[in-house]
Amino acid sequence: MQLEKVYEPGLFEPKWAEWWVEEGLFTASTDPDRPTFSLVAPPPNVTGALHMGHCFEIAMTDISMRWRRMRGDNVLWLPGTDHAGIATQMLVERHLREQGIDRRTIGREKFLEHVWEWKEKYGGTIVGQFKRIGASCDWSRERFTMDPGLSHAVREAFVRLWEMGLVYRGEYMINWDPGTLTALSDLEVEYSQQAGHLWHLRYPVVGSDEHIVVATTRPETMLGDTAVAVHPGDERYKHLWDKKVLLPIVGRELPVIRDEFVDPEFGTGVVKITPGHDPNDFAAGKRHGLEIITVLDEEAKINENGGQYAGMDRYEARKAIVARLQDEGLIEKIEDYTNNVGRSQRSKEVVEPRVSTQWFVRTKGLADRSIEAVRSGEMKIAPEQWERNFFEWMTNIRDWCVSRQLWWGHRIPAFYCGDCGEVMVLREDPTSCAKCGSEKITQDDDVLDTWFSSGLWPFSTMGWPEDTVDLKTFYPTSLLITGFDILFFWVARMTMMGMAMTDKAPFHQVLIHGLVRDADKQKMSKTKGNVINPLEMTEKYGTDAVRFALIASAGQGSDVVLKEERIAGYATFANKVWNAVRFVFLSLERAGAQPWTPENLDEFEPLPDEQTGEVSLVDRWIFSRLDETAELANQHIEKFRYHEAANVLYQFFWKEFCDWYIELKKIEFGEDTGLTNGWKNMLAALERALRLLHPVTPFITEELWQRLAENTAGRPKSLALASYPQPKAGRRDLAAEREVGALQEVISGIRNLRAEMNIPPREPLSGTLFSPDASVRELAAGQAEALEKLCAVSLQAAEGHAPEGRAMAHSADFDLAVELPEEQKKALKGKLEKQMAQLEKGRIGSERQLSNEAFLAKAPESVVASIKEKLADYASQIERIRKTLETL
RNA sequence: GGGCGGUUAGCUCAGUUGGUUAGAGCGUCUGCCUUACAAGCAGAAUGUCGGGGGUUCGAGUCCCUCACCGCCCA
Repeated sequence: MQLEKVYEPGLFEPKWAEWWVEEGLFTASTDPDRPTFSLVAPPPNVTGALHMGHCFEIAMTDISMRWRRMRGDNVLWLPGTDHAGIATQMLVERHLREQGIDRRTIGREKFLEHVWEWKEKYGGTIVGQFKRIGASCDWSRERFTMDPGLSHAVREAFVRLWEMGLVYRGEYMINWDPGTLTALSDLEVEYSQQAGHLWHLRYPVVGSDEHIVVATTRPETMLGDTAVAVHPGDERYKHLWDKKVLLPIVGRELPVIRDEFVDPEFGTGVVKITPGHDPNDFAAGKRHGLEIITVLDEEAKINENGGQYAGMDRYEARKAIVARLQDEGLIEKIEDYTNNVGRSQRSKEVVEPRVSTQWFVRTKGLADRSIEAVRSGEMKIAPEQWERNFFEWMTNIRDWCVSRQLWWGHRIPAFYCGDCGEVMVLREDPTSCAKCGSEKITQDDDVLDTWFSSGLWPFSTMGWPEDTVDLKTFYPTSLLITGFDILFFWVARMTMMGMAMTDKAPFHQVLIHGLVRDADKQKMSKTKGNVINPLEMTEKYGTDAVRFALIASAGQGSDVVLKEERIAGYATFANKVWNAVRFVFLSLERAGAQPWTPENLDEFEPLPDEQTGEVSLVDRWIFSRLDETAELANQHIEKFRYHEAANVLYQFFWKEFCDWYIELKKIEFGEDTGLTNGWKNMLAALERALRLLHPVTPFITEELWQRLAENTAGRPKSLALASYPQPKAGRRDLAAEREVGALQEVISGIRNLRAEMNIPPREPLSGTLFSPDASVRELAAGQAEALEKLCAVSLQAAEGHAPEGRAMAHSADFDLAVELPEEQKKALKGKLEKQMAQLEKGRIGSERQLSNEAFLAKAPESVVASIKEKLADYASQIERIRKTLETL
């Protein structure tokens, strides 16, 4: 039963991680008799690797799941991965390019074979990592967004949206990524400030010597100008209303249009209109019936409409055009200007507004229903502040561009008739046109946005559209835990899709967490090189330490600032737990007894000593403390205050269980005592403590518990299946807590005297414990051994307060008089004066409150009473200390 | 420009409905190899709770305002 001297998590963590999965401990049942608790895990990118953000989310989720499971719920935690359309396609393309293969030459089918191959080879990485860090997922229900079932769900959902009139196809201005050659949704564009210029260009007015000046940040798009615009109220340009201007280089005549959207304050108050390359201009063009001229191709190079510039990329063309305009004297001036540039989230290329035909999901109605679901409480969002962000976004939502010009993904089930142009959106591939019967049918080349399939995740993973048992049992899910960074990308879309497909919000509760940042509060990223690798940390300090560090540093909804020292700090906690148990086992062996746990774990009450027939004070105390700790831990976990739960458990185990309980119990340890009731109490308390800690530190607790519970009949096979300790009415033993509290104060008092007066720790002291309280006086005799062991003092008890000048240490409940050498009185004086000053501060505060008429009249009686009591304590102690001081 | 959040000990952060002398971890200082743990034990120091105003008997906590920092959206 010997434990290794030092905590080495690497020796047992992989073993349990594997065993938990092999044994299927976390497989949900469809048993309808138990309350269910379900959660779908946000699917990580299938090509991804574990980072601290995953660890953090898993740690939180795992606490809730393990806790629910230990409380007896039928828990489903459904894991999986998503196919990450753009990211994966880019990755595989790059990989193929390295081998000299271009996807366009091998074609769609062959390319997809390569992607699947890649997925099979590397797709399991992150899943294995999830298992390694102990995520208690139901791996039998693992899903992938491209699974046949989920793909079927995607097709069904798209067709249904079409039938509901919520999906449409049309020519609109979208965000085009010239890097990956696909359209993007608004959310996939990241904006940043970038230094640029504002070019003031002169456009000659036709039939006059005048020219007008337009200001633009993108001179190269002038090739596609089809108008210039002024504000209708702008008097400066009234005379130009019916004129035309001549577009330089191109030679096209442009009308001067009047539109409210022009800001007279910006630049010269005249803007060029390029409906093919600017969203505002596109809208203006629609309003005024302007021609749309596209001058850039899909790679953002000038196309044939750009004449001599055709083939140049947009930045080269800009230089060339500016140079030519300059030569012709058509540049009025060039100003420095900071503009907001949108880049593709994936390729980081500057996004090009581009008019093209795409598929869209009509979001307004679904967004309204989603808002209503949150307002009505059908779906709660915590922390609450995120509800406002959710509403804000849902209210201003725009239609969602869902088509992507990629090959990897769910191909849009839309079919076009080559003869009559009919558009068919169908569950099954057609062989002929429904309208004209032609067999010239082609399927849309595009695939759907990955988030489209992720949006169905909460129910597609459970077998929707089939009416499966899982769906009936676990949907809508109980909880979703995810980061604020995908609130809109994912949560909002799942909510809308849930509404559209199932008429229900997919979650009862959504919990939003923050980001993991480095010591300088920077976002961790590979390019910055500031990532802390979770697996490295896990290897070095253990998963439990990594989890604990993440959990304990995260206030609800707030970001985690993670430093390696912090993880190291929690590894010392694990080491503490390890050594505490190791010591218990060593002592148990010396006592000649085997590890033991009660058969009925939850009903166990501390047993009386065989000799005295009484339950010892410290055993009564630790069970009472366990009860309060259980109460707090349960409350905090239930309310998602994981950091508070972690803290409570940390403090309990270290400060109470180790520093006091084990120290006090040491007195009872002996050779060959056998398994006494005192031992049973201690082992039962330890077992309960391990259960309390398990959701936060699953590995070390499982390892220790397995050793502890080895011989117990009828125990669950894993701690993960044992029950979570619950507080029980009437089990708190406040008398024991008061008495041990006094004992702690006496011991601390003596230690403090020693420290302040430089008395060596083991130099024997003797003295008198004065107290008006009989149970406190009792400690002198009843805990004589403890007092000797913990602070080397022997005390006599005496009633009432100490006679003048006798006391050295004071508390509300007692005076302590210790025989001290004369020369140490000066140090004592300093100590007492300091204590006195603190008490005075309290006394003055209380007196001020109690002399306030309004306070007495308005504050609740209980508050007034407690202040009065406090004041009496202060006054009494101050008086006693004053008397002692007088004699010094 | 619109919205949201933050500012508490040297550092990182807790502080649940307003009610003891505002807490923790790390760090710092002092003393200890005491039948597990020196990754330890014992003891100690440290705060104008960002500034100002208000509500209240009572404010770190509620309201207003200013400053600074961060995030999201346009």
